[in-house]
Parts: sequence; structure tokens; C-alpha cells
Amino acid sequence: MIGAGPMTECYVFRVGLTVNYAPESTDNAAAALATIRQMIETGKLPANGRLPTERELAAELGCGRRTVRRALDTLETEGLIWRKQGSGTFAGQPPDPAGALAAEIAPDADPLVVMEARLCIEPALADLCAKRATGEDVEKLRKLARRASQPLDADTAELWDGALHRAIARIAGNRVMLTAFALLDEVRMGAEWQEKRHRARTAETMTLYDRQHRDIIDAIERRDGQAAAAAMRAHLEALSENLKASMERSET
Amino acid sequence: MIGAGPMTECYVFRVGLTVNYAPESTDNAAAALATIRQMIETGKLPANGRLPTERELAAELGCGRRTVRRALDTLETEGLIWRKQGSGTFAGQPPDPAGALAAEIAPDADPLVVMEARLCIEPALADLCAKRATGEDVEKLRKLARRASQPLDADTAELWDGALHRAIARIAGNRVMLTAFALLDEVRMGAEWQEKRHRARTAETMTLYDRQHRDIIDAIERRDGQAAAAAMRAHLEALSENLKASMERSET
DNA sequence: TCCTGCACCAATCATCTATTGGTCCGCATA
DNA sequence: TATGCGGACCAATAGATGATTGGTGCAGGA
Repeated sequence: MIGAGPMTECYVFRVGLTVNYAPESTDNAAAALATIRQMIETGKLPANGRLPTERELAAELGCGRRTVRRALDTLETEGLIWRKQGSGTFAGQPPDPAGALAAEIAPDADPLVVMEARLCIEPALADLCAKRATGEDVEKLRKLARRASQPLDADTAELWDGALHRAIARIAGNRVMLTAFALLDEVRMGAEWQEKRHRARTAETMTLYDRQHRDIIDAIERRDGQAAAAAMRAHLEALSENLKASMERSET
Repeated sequence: MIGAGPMTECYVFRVGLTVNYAPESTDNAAAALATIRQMIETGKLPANGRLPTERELAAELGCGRRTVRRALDTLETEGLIWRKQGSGTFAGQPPDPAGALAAEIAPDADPLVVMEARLCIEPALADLCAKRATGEDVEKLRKLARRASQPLDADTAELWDGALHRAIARIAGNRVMLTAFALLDEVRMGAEWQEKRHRARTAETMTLYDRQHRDIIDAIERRDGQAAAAAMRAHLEALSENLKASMERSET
């Protein structure tokens, strides 16, 4: 399987490995960990980011598979690699499944349609968030809101705003809803849509949005789901109005 | 998924066909069209909504494949069916690309989490639906509700119920929300989840659900979005309660 | 106590085969 | 001529099979 099959690139890696590192060591476990870590950080692996199989690594490093697995466990908890049964071990972060779906609808997504969808989903998320947020969570939200309100430039403020809404979705603690929101979030970042939104950012609206953000977080802190949903709805409606106005302006 | 092989259910359909309709006619093309159309509208087809293959239809109707294809062309332009090369011909609307995403979360999806997500999304969809449904749309919804209430067996009733909720999502007319709903819908069909739901179907609940379906559609017909959302919420809460009860029962 | 070697399971991938819709052509019949 | 039947072929898909890969447990040795 090394010469002809899809594993050819492993050979390149393997040569580099046997040349650079010494497979023999007193403490096999630590040595294996260090070797694999270095292998990832030097980036000497195929384009997929795919590492050799555990059995191959064990053979190359001259240690048992169990030892290799312990090393990989460490790297996995560090977030350096991710594994999938039947598929393999890969360097970097696991892929986001929502991205591909979003690409399907993003091209012809009308900003107003996206806003309508946000008005459907995000108030419900704020409601759930209010029911489940811990004190620590609320603190995080406040920090994000502060960042979004600081008058650096419109672009970074926009990023912190997105992070705030995303945090609310995450704290809501429903995996299915989180995936739905991720889908929405990806679509929202469409190119034309982003361009149109830029014009809707002024000093007045910034202070208005900051006020609304605080309303939402206050309601969440009070564990008042209804109020949180209402505040979120008001916020999104303000965004929507602003968007409509800027779209009309750009048409004239 | 009914008998042993994947094609067993076609036999059931075929029997009904040869009994009810006369394959012989003076004008084969028109007769074939009428026969297939009737077959779709009476709903006598397997759970997937899959029609027999073109070759089977030709043999059953006693006409050539070319004639069958012309009839199917007509039905396709009418939006009654959709076809996919290598896969088959299906009744209803083509599916959204959300399936792949759903498969990611489906395995470890807690039925209660799914219900919570439905409670977030579907009332909002009912609201939008009320704002945009035409008279024709309402008529379709009523037809679906009738089908879901007919006491055939719990399995097919469940299918028509799903079709009703899906139709509401489609009529809501927001592509992003439709994709989000499709995601939810796919997750809902997880295997264990389906098994647990079976126990929650009794004669009493069926009549309750029928009443709630009619409440939803009535509100949609009155263009009362608030009421439609509330009715949908009540319906889903009833489903949720029933689910919880059946889960507790199965634990003891 | 730590590591190795081994066996087995479950998920996935690669591959092949059968099926299915899409298309074209020749022929028969009215 | 027009319509329809029969057949052949292509491209895309589904189903089934075998190999590969990570996940797990167990026995034995240093």
C-alpha cells in the first residue's frame, strides 16, 4: 500500500522521521510524544494533515501501539490533532460541518431573508440562554459586549458583535439549535451582505446596539427568558430597519 | 424498509394498481398520465414516496417506457414529482442538502433536545406561514392534516404528520429557515428516536393532535401569525410531554 | 508499574456490481 | 406522417463486499 496506493506521501514523511529523530530512548512514552509533537509542529506531513496510522507510528518509533495511543491522547486534549474511527488521525482542528451547507445557500441569500431567519431563531436562543447561563457565562457576555461597544473601527466592532451572538447561542446549550445557528452565522458572512452592512454602522446606531446588548444580558442575568427574547427581538429589528434603510439608500 | 429487501413494498403498491385501474386504453399516453397521477394523489406508495421504476411502470401499464417518461415529464413540470438519475422517481418536493449535516448530530441526539429545538423553530415558522400562505396552500395543509388523522397505522400517520410540518416550513417561504428546519427534520428521524415515539401514539393522543393541527391551520387561514405560533407551541408541548412520559415508562 | 503484543469490535473507505433515469435509434402500426 | 414500442447504451446512484483504521480489553513480560 505504500508504493502505488493513496499512501505514497507517507513514505516521504517516514524518511524524514528516521533521519531526524532517534527512535530509541529510555522512556519510550515521552519520546514518542515528543517525536510526534515535533512531527506535527514542523509540518512534515501530507496535504490532508493526515498522520500515519497508529500501527505505522508504532512500527516506526519502535514502540507499542498502546504507547502511541497515549501520546496521541495527550495531543488530542491539547487540541493539536483530532481522530475519527475508521478514517484516521489528522493535525489541526476538526472541520466545521456547517460550512459546506452554508455555501449552498450563501450565494443567493437575500440579507433581508437572513435577518428574518435571525429574528426567528435568536430570540429563542436568548430565552434558552437565560435559563442556563451561569454567573461565569454572564461575565463572559458582558466582556464581549464591552468589546463590541468600544469605538475602534466598524469592522472589529462587527466581529465582537458576532462573537457575542455566538456566545449566547453556545450558552443556550442545545446542540441542534447551535448547529442551526452556525448555519445562519455562516450565511450571514456572505460577501455582498457584509458590504451592505458596513453602511449601516454609525455612532448613533453603535450606542443604540450597545444599549440593546446590555438589555439582553441584563435579562439573561435575571433569568428572565421572556425579557431576553424580547430584547433580542428588539435588537434584531433595529438591525433590520437599519439594513433596509441603507439598502434603499444604495438603490437611489 | 418494510419487508426483507428494499423493494418489497413496491409489490404491495403494484397489486393495488393492477386491481384498481385498467391498463388498457385507446390513448395510452393520456391513460398512463392519469393513472400515475391518481397513484400519487391517493398516496398508495411506499414510505419513501418512491415510485416504481420507469421500466416497471411501463410493464404494469402495458405501454412503452417512452410513454411513461412523457407522463412523468408532465408531472415533474407540475412539481408533483422529482427525479434523480440512478436513484429513482419520488413524489413531493426534492429534499434539501441538510442530510449530511444532520448525520453529524443525529447519532447522539437526545429526543428532548430535538423537541426543544422544534419548540424554538416551528412556532416561528408557523408565524411566517400565516403571513404568506395562499388559499391554495391552506387547502393543501388541510388535506395533509386529514391524512394524518386517518387511523390507518401509527407509522403512516407519523409520515403524514411529518409532511404537514414540512409543508408549513416550506410555505413560510424563507430559504434559510427551511434549511434549518430540514436539518432538524433529518435529526428527528434518528432510529432510536423513532422507536421511542411509537409508544407515544394512542387513540387519545391522535385525536388531540388532530385538533391541534386544525387549530394551527385555522390560525394560518385567519392570517393570525401570533395565534398560529401559539397553537404550534401548544402542539409541540403536547408532543414533548407525551415523549417524556413514554421515556420514563420505558426506564422503569 | 509500565510497556508490549495480540485479538476483537465498530466505523470508515475503496471498489465492484446491479439498478435507475437520460438519451438515441430502428421499427411497427394506425 | 405521427405515434408508440423495443432495444441498446451512457451516466449517476445505491448496495454489498473486503480492507483499513481508530477504540478497547486482556494476558504476559521487563
